[in-house]
Amino acid sequence: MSQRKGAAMAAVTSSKHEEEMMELRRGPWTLEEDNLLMNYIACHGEGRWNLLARCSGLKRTGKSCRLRWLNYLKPDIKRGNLTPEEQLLILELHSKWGNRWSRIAQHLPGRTDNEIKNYWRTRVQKQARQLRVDANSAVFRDAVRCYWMPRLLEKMAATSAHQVDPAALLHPAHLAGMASASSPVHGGQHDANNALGSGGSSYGHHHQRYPVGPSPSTSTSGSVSSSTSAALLPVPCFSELSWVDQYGPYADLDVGAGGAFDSAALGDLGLDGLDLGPADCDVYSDSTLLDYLNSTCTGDTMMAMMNSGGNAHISSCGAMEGADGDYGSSSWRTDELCQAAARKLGDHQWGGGI
DNA sequence: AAATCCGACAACCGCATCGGA
DNA sequence: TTCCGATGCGGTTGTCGGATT
Repeated sequence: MSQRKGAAMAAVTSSKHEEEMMELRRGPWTLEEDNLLMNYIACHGEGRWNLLARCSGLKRTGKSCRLRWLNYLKPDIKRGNLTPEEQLLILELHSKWGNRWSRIAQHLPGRTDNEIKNYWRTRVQKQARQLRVDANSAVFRDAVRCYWMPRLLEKMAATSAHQVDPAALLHPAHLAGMASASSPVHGGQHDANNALGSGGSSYGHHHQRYPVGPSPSTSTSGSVSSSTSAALLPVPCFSELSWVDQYGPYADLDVGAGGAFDSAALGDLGLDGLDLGPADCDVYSDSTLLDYLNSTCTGDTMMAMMNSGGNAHISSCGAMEGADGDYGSSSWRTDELCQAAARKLGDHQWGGGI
């Protein structure tokens, strides 16, 4: 083929291609397009998307058709807010697999990789940004475990019709069970609200907005009753976290699931000057945890709190939120708190000596 | 009331992988 | 073995509606 002829043919091909491109529709799908796509799939089944795009009368690419079907039209797509269980599972699986959205989605029946990805980017990464840490960093991952997951578990326990042992919920075996469940993780009736959505976020522009309310397991007074405290969850086994390897001595500070800080153990750590006994909830509520974090709390103390099970801490967070009547609203409500905590933890990590 | 900002989701794009010819 | 089309995946952008100023 001569160069000239080749060029001419290329030009023809190009203009033809452009013509096709000109005809292709982009942007939001219309009802008519959806109907066309659904009808075609009802007759011919899924797959062969390019053929579908050509034969269905849709002026869309095969890719676009596939995406529309998988992310929106497919009958088993689950709608509504992600349940606390699902959020918990996403957090857990993401910590294991990273941004393997489709793999994560396989373990959340009815949820798409796109939805999970958006959730991560809009909710989770937002928190990371506010904490000024990388969402994939160990610091953030651990913060998620220490603050966020307990909140979700608390919510699960609060919304469940049955008695739930929050600690058991976070047990690896339970998570594995959730991940491998073939049936939907949760029914729509429990989509009450989103533990860290922005004030009971909506799902899509056309979906129901759910109300949020104060957590039943928190107290506005700041003190936490023993029964409430029992309903609170221990921070997920912190000794499993990477930091514990780094800060070996703290790993030994296991004061049990009761969550009260063990002053003797703290004394062993040279932290005996700190009043971290069970009454700490009151201490925190008097001055607020934020003040505490910003003033006297050290990174070491933070570590000790977490290793202890951190119930007092979590309770305090709850108390603060309850006092504001803002529990369940966006961004851990205590953005500042989390930032302060992250700073302390960061100080500990950097100062504590890698 | 209008303008602007921001959050959330839908959709697109580019690249990687797979499987058949 | 190579090529090529189909499909899958993850990052990014566009759009819309509610919130805020």
